[in-house]
Amino acid sequence: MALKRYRKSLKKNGLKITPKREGIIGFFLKKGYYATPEEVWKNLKTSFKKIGLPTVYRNLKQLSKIGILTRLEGKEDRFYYGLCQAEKSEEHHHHIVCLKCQKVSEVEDCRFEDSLEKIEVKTGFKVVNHSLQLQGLCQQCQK
Amino acid sequence: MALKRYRKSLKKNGLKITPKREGIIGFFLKKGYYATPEEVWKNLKTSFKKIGLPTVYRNLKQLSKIGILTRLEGKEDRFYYGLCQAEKSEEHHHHIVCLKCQKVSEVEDCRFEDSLEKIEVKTGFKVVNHSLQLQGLCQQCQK
DNA sequence: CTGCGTGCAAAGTATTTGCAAACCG
DNA sequence: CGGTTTGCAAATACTTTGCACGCAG
Repeated sequence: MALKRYRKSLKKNGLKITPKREGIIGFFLKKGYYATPEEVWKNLKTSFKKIGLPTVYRNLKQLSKIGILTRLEGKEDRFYYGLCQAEKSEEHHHHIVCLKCQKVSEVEDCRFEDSLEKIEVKTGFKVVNHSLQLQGLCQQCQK
Repeated sequence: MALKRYRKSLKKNGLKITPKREGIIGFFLKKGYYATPEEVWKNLKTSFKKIGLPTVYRNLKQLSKIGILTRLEGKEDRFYYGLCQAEKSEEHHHHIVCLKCQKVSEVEDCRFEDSLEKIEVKTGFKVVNHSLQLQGLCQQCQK
């Protein structure tokens, strides 16, 4: 069960394992797409009688900080969250979001390091970090 | 004068050339860094007696749509805007932002196309567009 | 039991909208 | 002139905070 990995990650980062947190992770595991805080909240309200939107916000932020989730910029001017697969959550990786169905996939091996060097030479900047955001159409939606 | 190019771009996109718009573009030309809507507004208030924050928001959005500006995600959870150099504003390019002084530079030739293909094969997605956001230290701030 | 986590209410902040007046072309 | 653009006020998100209670470890 995938939840197990995330529990470990929580523990390692000094966060407690609570039903709400597991609910949030479970939601993303089930959904496989990215979602707004509100969407997460609405969904969790079906399984928890009492759950506040602030709790969702707080947890999304915390889970992002420790690499379980990632924050993406969506089509609307809002932030969306998506799950990082546990195996990779500590490695450098990027995400691609489907423009039609909002499905998120991970991209390993960004293989961009050589280009970075060129950029440094050209711009004179020292690149500290980079984030790549991809949009496209998933296999399903290409049909 | 660089403003001239932007005027052309405005016209081409059916937007009128107004003092406020020129003021906004001029601000970015002078500043060379990215800025929040509020910062733009505060600055313009020194040259225009009357200018509303909504006007700034409206124009930032419009100017971004036609490629004169670009919207970046900054350190705080807010959006920042920066100028796209006119020559490139219709070409594909990326930006690198200095973590210390917020200076923005452009990165041409993202030379990423070959990697994109690999990503398509691996994920099954058809990549429609991608945006790369770089953060680093500019020459000045490396010292 | 000890401190982190949560619910609730309330506050903040960023951003947008509606509409009349002003302005560009 | 005719349709944009703007100012102002007000509304609307979205997100965070404070605090008392509750639960995980």
